[in-house]
Amino acid sequence: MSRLFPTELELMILNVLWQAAGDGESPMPVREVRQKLAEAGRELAHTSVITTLNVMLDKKFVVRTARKNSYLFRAKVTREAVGKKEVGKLLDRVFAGSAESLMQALLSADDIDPESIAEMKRMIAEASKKQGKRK
Amino acid sequence: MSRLFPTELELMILNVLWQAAGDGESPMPVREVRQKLAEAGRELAHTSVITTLNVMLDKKFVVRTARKNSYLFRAKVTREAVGKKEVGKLLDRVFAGSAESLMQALLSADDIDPESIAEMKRMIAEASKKQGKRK
DNA sequence: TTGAATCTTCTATTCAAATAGACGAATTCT
DNA sequence: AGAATTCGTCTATTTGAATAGAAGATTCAA
Repeated sequence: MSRLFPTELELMILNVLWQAAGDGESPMPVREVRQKLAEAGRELAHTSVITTLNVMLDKKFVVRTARKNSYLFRAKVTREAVGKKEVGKLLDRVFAGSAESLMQALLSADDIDPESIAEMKRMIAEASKKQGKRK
Repeated sequence: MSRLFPTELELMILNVLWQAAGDGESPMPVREVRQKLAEAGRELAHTSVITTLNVMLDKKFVVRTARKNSYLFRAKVTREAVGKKEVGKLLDRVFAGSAESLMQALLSADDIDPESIAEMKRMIAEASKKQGKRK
């Protein structure tokens, strides 16, 4: 069975791959993944990155395509999917399942800028609207 | 230096202690902490619980008071404080710092009931209001 | 075409979290 | 008081994530 949650390093790698996908550099060679990790402050040996990518491959977090004598990797799981699960976990782990508490923490977490607040307001309104449907 | 974040087991223990505090069973003997953990599905040897509580004591996550030949423990850090830090971490780890994205994940996370949505709406409005202060 | 560079696989090693046994001290029971 | 129980300290052991070296295969460059 595949583990549900990525480890910390796996998450860093997913971030690199998600970012890359957004920038149209999608299937990415190991060398570049390593490069990006280094830029993010995580300096690892080339083999360490490969090893981790292989684990992630096994867990179905990424897919790879052969090329020359190497592989290109890209994320298979989306940031949204992982985010949703992680939020669910955080809800259990820390907030005893209270979405409001998490919300409060989010609002107090950092100096969130007014634009974010406005946007969140909009999102809530939206969610509130399509809340009419009973189960 | 004290580690900023509790480990998973430490967090489970904090949850037990936070819960206990809410129920007025506050300074709690190890035996009962162990009992609650077992009820939550985590069956550990008595010494394992003690060992972990001692680590937490060192990290300043809990405090203890002597009693007879034993100790009573209670949480020193609040759920809110830990929650705030954990949310901050999640923001970095998964959402590239986007509070809106986390918000979206929260809204889609589970079938949140209408009351929660309404409450969150209120909270946002509140936050929005006291947003007037520039830095 | 052969030596250098690149890349993977396989196999450890390291490190921190989790777990708990052995032992001894304090408390309680009869 | 003596035996049984309760509890903490100290000291491992286990486990999984993180890390990377050795060795072999493929590609490239002169």
